[in-house]
Amino acid sequence: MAATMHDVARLAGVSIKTVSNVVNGYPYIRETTRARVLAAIDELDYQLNVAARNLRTGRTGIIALAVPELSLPYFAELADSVIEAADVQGLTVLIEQTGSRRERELEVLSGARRHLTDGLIFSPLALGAGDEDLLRVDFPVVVLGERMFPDSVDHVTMQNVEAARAATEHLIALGRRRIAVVGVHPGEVVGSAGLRLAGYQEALEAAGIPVDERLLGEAGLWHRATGAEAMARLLEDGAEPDAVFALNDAMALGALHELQVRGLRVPQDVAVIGFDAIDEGSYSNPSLTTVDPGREQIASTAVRLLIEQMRSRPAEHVPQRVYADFSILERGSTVVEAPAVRPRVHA
Amino acid sequence: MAATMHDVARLAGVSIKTVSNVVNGYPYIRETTRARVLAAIDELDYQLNVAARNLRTGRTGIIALAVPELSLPYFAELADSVIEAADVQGLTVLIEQTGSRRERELEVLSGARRHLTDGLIFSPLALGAGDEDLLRVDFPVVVLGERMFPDSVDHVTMQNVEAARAATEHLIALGRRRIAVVGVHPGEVVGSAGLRLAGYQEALEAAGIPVDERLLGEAGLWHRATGAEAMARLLEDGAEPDAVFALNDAMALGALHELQVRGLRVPQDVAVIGFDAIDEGSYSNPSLTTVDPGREQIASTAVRLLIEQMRSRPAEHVPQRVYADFSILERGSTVVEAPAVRPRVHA
DNA sequence: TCCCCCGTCTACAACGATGTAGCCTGGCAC
DNA sequence: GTGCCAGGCTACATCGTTGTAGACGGGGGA
Repeated sequence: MAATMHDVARLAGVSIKTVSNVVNGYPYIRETTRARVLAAIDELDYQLNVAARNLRTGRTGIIALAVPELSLPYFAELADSVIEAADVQGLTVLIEQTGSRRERELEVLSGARRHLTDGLIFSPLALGAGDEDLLRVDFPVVVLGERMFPDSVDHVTMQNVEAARAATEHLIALGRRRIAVVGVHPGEVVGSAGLRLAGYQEALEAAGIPVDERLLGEAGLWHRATGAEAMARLLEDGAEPDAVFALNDAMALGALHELQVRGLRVPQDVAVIGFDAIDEGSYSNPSLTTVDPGREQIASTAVRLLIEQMRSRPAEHVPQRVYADFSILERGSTVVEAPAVRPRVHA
Repeated sequence: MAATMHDVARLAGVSIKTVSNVVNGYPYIRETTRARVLAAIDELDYQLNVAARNLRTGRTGIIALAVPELSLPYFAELADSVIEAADVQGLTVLIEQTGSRRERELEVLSGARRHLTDGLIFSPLALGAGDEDLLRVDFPVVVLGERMFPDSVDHVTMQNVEAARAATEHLIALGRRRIAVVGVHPGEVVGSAGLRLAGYQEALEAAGIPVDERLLGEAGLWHRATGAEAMARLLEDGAEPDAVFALNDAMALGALHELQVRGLRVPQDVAVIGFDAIDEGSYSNPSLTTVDPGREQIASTAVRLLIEQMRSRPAEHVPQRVYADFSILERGSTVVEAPAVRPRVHA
């Protein structure tokens, strides 16, 4: 069927290895030889067989990205960024969805696809405290997010505590005092939920506002739907918030929706701030104030660290922890936007 | 480093081929032998080297999914569905982002990754009329969407014309007469834009409403931002619409945002309907009426057809065209929702 | 003049699995 | 007792590439 190096070699009148050398850019080849080989490749429409190269070299040119779900916009946008960053480096990305299921996350770390990829960028959700050892694997891994902290592994993360504190301070500066949180994971300490809640508490404390347990809205999965549900519960339980800090944008948008369905005005009655800076938040009504956690920076840093690991002997790589820069994007869900000019309206 | 079949064979005291036979479920193996081999596999923590198997068998267990962009929610959700459907069949999905760039779409069809995958599910945007021949490739392909129609290729698609007609009829039934379209590609006939516009025109015609060119809002890329821009242009050019049919949900949400920023009430002043039924539309304010084009059905059908192609000789596979079922999801952007009970509000 | 080195190229053996062919053993029919 | 067959297993070649070692010819330094 498809042409192999053998066919090219015969047509060009050289050895197979010379074809290989041409393909791989080996320098010591006479120009005339190189031209003949390239002509033969062109004529036969030859394509390198990646599987064979993989077998021989042990490298695949593929890195895996394991995320909970692509239908969560943050992870879709993260995947987009990772694919772009990897493409620049000539790498292909294989996306694994773990569905936040522990068993699938374990599979990713130990699984059969290891031979198919040169490394893994891993954004765990289900694995947690006590699972640190599982990350000590013998292939390149970069961890995203906040779940685990073995120092032996590269780690790219957000400044969760600081950013959450800044988000809360933004609400406090607006005069809000009854600030609800949506997406709390009770008892969690090291995960994103725990850290962001800690930032929230720091800000309240600094402002001398007591923490009211009734304002803490639980939500296991961080979807739009769970954000709406948590918001509904807060309202029905009489928490009477004047602001909401949703621990991610998807929940913030769900909460925003729920507030408006119930006739509450945002931001006048309740201000809402999210976390992630997904594109969607720019187009909600009102648009969503949020924390930009530096997604692109996280993606490109993760790819860079992974490549460094891939290129160095395991022993000589010094694991790093990188914190991306963050910023608060102030939009209409906390600050009343300039009154719009009412345009021509049809009669 | 990692154990190979050779190591397992030595430990179990059998030949390499017997190990291979055990791994592949070959039936004629004594129970005691099988047990010994399995024990050895377990002890050595042996993992099959996929690259080697690929080289030998020519199969990889990977299928490629080529989409324009994961940051477009429809494609993120489609990818999610395809990954799930493929996983059920024991296949891994490699996602390629083409960024709607013609050159990247060509690469996907002819590119080097062919050796890495057993087939391709391809959602083209940039390729168009005249490119039909490019799809006659010698490996399994299933095409999604509306761009090209060679009968020689499997094709899973939406009922674009009918669904768009139904969407427009929904608006007409609500008494709207000046229905703007957002996302028009002037001159296009076979693409999603062309077909959906055709459905729109059919509906107007059937209702005896003349088509007003000024109501056709152009947008090349179908993002939230382009939807908002097209909406702004329509309003500024004095088109005075009383309804908007956005050709996808992302643009619909952009348009919705733009309308509200300008102080227009949705649906009272302008009704909005989208197309795609992305999750996000359930949580906008108001929630978005849209066309559900049967995304899950499309994904699972595409995977099924691809597997059929992979299993049969090229000659004996009869290409099919499958149209997914659609439905209209009526929500708050066209129909005023039941007035919400105003809950306890903080003083 | 001789030797070495450099540029250019080739032969051969691997990478780790699987397909093919065939060996051996025991049981059964004749 | 012989022949045959099926079950259970093995040896070997092979997939298409790349790493290693080394061949070869010509130019420059000793």
